Amino acid sequence: MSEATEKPNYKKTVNLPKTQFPMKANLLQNEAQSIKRWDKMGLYQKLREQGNKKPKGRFVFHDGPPYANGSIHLGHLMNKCLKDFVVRSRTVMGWDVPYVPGWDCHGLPIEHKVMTGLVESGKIKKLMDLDEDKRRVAVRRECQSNAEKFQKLQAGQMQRLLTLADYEDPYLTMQPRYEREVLEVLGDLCREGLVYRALKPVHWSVDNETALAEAELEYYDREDLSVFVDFECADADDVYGRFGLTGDDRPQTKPSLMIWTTTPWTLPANMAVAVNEKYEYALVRVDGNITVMASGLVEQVTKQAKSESVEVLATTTGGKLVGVRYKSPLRDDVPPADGPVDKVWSVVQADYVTLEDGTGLVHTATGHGADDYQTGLREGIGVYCPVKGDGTYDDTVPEWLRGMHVFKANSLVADRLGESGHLFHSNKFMHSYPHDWRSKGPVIFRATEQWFVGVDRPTKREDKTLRELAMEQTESGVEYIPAWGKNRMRGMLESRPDWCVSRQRAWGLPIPSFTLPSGESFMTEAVVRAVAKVVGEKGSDAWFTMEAGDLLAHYDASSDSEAPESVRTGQVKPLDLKKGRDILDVWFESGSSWNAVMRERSGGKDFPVDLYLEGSDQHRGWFQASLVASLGSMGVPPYKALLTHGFMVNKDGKKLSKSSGDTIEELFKEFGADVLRWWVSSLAYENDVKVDHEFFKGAGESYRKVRNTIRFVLSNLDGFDVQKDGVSLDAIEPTSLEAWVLSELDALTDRVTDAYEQYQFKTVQTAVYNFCNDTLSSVYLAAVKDRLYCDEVDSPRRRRTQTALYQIADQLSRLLAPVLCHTADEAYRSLTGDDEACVHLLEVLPKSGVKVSEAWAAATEARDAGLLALEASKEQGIENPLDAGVTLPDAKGLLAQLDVTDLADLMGVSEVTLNASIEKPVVHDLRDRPRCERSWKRDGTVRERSDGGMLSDRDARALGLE
RNA sequence: UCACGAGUAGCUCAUUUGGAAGAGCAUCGAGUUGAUAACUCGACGGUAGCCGGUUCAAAUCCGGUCUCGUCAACCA
Repeated sequence: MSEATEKPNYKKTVNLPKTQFPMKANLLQNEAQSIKRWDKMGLYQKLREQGNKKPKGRFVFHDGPPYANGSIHLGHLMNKCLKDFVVRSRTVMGWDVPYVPGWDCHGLPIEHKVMTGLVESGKIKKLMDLDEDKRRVAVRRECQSNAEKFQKLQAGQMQRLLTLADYEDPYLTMQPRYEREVLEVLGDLCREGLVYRALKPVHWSVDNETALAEAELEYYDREDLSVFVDFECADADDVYGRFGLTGDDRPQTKPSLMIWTTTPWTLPANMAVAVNEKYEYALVRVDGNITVMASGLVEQVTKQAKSESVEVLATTTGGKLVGVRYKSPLRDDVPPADGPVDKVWSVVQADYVTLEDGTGLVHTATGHGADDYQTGLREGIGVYCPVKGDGTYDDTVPEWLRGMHVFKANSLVADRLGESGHLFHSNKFMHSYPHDWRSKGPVIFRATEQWFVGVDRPTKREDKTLRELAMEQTESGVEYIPAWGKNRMRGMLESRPDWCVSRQRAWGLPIPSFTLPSGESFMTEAVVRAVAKVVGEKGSDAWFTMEAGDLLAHYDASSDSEAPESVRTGQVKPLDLKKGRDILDVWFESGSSWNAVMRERSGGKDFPVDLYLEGSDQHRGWFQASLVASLGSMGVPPYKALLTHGFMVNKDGKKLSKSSGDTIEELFKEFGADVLRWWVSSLAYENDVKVDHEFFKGAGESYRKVRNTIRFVLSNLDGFDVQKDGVSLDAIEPTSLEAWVLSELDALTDRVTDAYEQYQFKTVQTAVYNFCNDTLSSVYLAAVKDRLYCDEVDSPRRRRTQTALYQIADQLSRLLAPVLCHTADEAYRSLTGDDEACVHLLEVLPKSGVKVSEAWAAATEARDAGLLALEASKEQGIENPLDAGVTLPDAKGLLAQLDVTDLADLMGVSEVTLNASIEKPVVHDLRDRPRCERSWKRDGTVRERSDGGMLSDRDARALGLE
């Protein structure tokens, strides 16, 4: 008889883990199945039906609309995942969280792309034959289908990201009902007296022929020509007098005022020269010419121009120079501005004149600069802008400049000044300069008639300006997460200018203003509301297809006290009016979403919104646009809290370039949505976030760790029926291993739900990962393996363990559901064995409340010490922990309250004994003892049994052997 | 230049009000082969950007400085 054949094969008698839950996630395929399953069951709608039963009520969260153009990118990935974590975590914690996704559909990026396409395909020629309105409608059609196409593409990608939202009924800023509500907000602002039309210099794109908002500018380096120019004084004696020169002291040469500018093309539009009254100015003879500049800059300027002889003849203060009259070096006729002729071409005072650059005398073109405009306004100098929308001069400039593009004019102007002897010095230099975010071309400052929302005009309602209201609410009305957002917002509100809300394009919501036969524009609250009604019914195309009279069908001029007299009295009829040509700034549209989406859809109850969540750039964009619009309209902010996240940068901390890196589609394919979501949950999103392919791999690794841990838990619940086989949680003794692990689970529940509530998803991720990796995989699961495998299937100890495992798997699925929404659902269905089950309809379980003995704190410490001792004993040849026994110190008698088998299993050794009078664990070599052929333990009870095998008492009992 | 933020182990980040510098990953070494494209144990690794101050005690508070990022402004 050979031993090998006689010995029973105990492996078959061991309860080895078994599960359908695979190690390989195969997310690419399985996530697609999950999406189908959730769609089929109508998950979003089901949750809304549960809504009124939710214990914590409604949490109103509002999606900021991404632009409906192109594929989603990494920035969207982070933004949309964070938003989904909010929606799903609030849901799983007992709130009802309706969530309407939105898209920003109007605007230049789409129109620009469409126009480019029309030019390339040659279709543009046909359009040019149409009249203005028809052409615009045709372009708008193209834009609309373009926006629809990308909205659908992005919606699909967002769903592929497993985000939960009302994709059946999203909001699009081009929907008629949305447009109507935007106009209602505009009407509110008119009511408050905040909307006005004015000639004002604005950032102007010459490529796209439109005004641009701050948010539509990008800064690039640009080489420009800077020139020092002498403006000849009109009355030499007057100037010399101001410098205190008398009689013979006065030079024969006529004096000039030296100005410096980096935009020579604005010189034909010069209206004044500004000085600062507090500085000292010098009359200087430079290489034979007499000129004036700030004393403090004489050396710098003449050095730069390599002047050979420099002599200061006299000095005076800036204040004394105010009123000096001069001649334009470029033109003889006074520019035809909208102000008095006698104000043009004299020296004025301005605080913003500094001695950092230039000459201390500032060329002022009221139609081409914000400061210049303000100065002109104060001094009563007219605004003059001889530049047309396409960037060329009109006919009011000297003949040699007419029709020329301003950027070409730069060098020509300099040449001309050189020839006439007015150019003192010129040089090229690099500086960053604003550019059109779409065309990437440089922008200019150009005075145009625009519609504005005034931030420094008092509202009729509370007699406070929007700036005051915004500052107040920023200070105390809105919660900022993280807190520094408040400072950012405050800084931006302090310095923001009036809001230019008009654009001269086709693809947008028309501003419902009208022009009288006299040429005057007007727009009143009643006009806006009348048009809003039409737009709500027919869409904003109606503006282009309908006549003024029809658009104003709901307008009663006689009762509109704000209307011009001629309209109110019926002298001018709606039929006589011409429609305005401007459309609204898209930021005004998205900035009205709180009204067009949240108030409109909820009948008012979802306003103000609990939370807005966007990237930190939106302090200038959507956050601010929404705040200003809502304060004007409602007098309160549209949101109670603002959560901001940083931007994606590459692994060197540099700005992410759009062309490099992985596309979303590649990422889905390689990693799957759950891994991407897991990665997002690991981010310290309040700062800038580094992205690299390696980081996704890392997220994949830790995802697999969590997945495998859950898999192992599930695999030990094979055949376990929690109803039938589970033990009551109340019956779990505080000294049992299960009491310990369930108390750890309770702690995890607290930590995770707290973190979710504070939007600390990283904390959630770390806590769950550590629980799986440490509490479960390394400690608890390692300890209970023996009893799960080797105890009698039905033993109370094994059933108690399985009860804990079930509780763990159940709760982990729920805690993870907001982040790993596919995997958590997969695990939950595997756990319950019910393929129709869905974890997303459930909430986090209440804590088990199991009481745990204090001895467990001592036990985990003892375990650490024991493992170190075991490591040391490897040198003595005890390499397998089951070959060892350990005597643990137990001075306080705490460990004595516990089961020594539990302690042994915690360290994976065969036996633990306790000793109150030792300090450090002692390892015993048990290799002489017989080894149980089933459990491989050397626990001292192993002997030959009736089947001929060497078994411990426990294993013999499990097999029904003596 | 302005505002806001960030500099802690090779990498990603914790260290909540000042109280013995901690994880994970990576690297290296070992165990296990009944979670096996899995699991366990251990080791290595830091002058907390730099300088100064307050304090019994500073990653933490204060002042200065350097670097990086975002936003804005570089205008005349």
